[in-house]
Amino acid sequence: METVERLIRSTQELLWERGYVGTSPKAVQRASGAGQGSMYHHFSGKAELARAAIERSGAEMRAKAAEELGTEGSAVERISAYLGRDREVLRGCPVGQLAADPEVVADPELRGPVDETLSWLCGRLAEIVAEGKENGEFPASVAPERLAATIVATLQGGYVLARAAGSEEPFELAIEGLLELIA
Amino acid sequence: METVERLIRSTQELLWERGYVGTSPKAVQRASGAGQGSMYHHFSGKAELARAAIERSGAEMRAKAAEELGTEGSAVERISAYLGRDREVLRGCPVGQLAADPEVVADPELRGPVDETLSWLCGRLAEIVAEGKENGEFPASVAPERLAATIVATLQGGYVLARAAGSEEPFELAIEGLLELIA
DNA sequence: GTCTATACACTGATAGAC
DNA sequence: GTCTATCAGTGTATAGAC
Repeated sequence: METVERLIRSTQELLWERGYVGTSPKAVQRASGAGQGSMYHHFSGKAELARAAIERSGAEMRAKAAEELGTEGSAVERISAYLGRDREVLRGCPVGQLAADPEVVADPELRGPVDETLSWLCGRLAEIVAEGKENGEFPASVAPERLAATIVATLQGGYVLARAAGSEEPFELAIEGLLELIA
Repeated sequence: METVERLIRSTQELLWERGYVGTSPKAVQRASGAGQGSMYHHFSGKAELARAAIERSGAEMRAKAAEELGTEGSAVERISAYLGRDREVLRGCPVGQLAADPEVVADPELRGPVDETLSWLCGRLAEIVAEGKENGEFPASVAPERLAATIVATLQGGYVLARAAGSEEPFELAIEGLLELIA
């Protein structure tokens, strides 16, 4: 694999595992096998490298969700399938978790791809809820953007509860509770 | 105010603002006005100080929620009041946000008070949902611990979406969406 | 493109004087 | 209890050779 690619992938892993503040250029170099000079040749510094990594993680997350939400089936079925798919719950969401990091939130270049990813997800879910309304799966009173936000928030918050508890259980409970409300 | 108290309160603020990894003993000293020697006289180090601060923040959060959830009114009214109260959304949850920090999650002494606080909240909400079931506010099919987990997750995830978006709007949407499902 | 050398502030403490 | 001195290690680069 090329150096740039190895740098980006190593940074993705480290951001997921340690957050932005907790990820040092030195750690990226060690993980990727690239030297100091090499890293600074390809990227201006930590922030630019992190931006590339976050954009990549966001793109991967969107691609996966797009696939799961684009299948045949009713709106409720597709939402259930998306919510129920296997996740590394205790590691947290590779993208959403970065929203807890003050340096990410403070830098538009870093917050941007996080925002885009979660906003895209809310928008896509809102489309599906709207389709469900047309098919009579949801009452006319349901507001698609609201329900979509609730779905994404429950997922993101489920990760928080699970990591706090050191157990996947509260994540599962939260998802099941949401599905009971929807179905 | 006594030195210990100033140290704890400054650490609470810094943990909220910067997270555990991003909070240095030196920053705590600056913020509290305590010197190096003073800080290390009262606390063995960063971890012990952080534990005291997290316990304090957790206690404050529980006290506030207990008050709001202990008022007169139906279950749905109390849950709505709790969800709708004013929050500093863009700062995130002072306790829940720490679950994104790998060093907090890895250290039982630090994760403990985070877990206790969120678990207590889930438990208290489950009691209220159970009361609501008895009064016919919720169908018998509702599982209290599941709905409680969904409520807390929506809140915690709402913070995540808001910080990612740099706007309180998705937080509001997620809460409103949840209330529509419940009511 | 990649390497090594250098730099300077900050991190998280410990030691001993007062 | 609080102060100052000291310290080895890390963070985040820049400079210049190869």
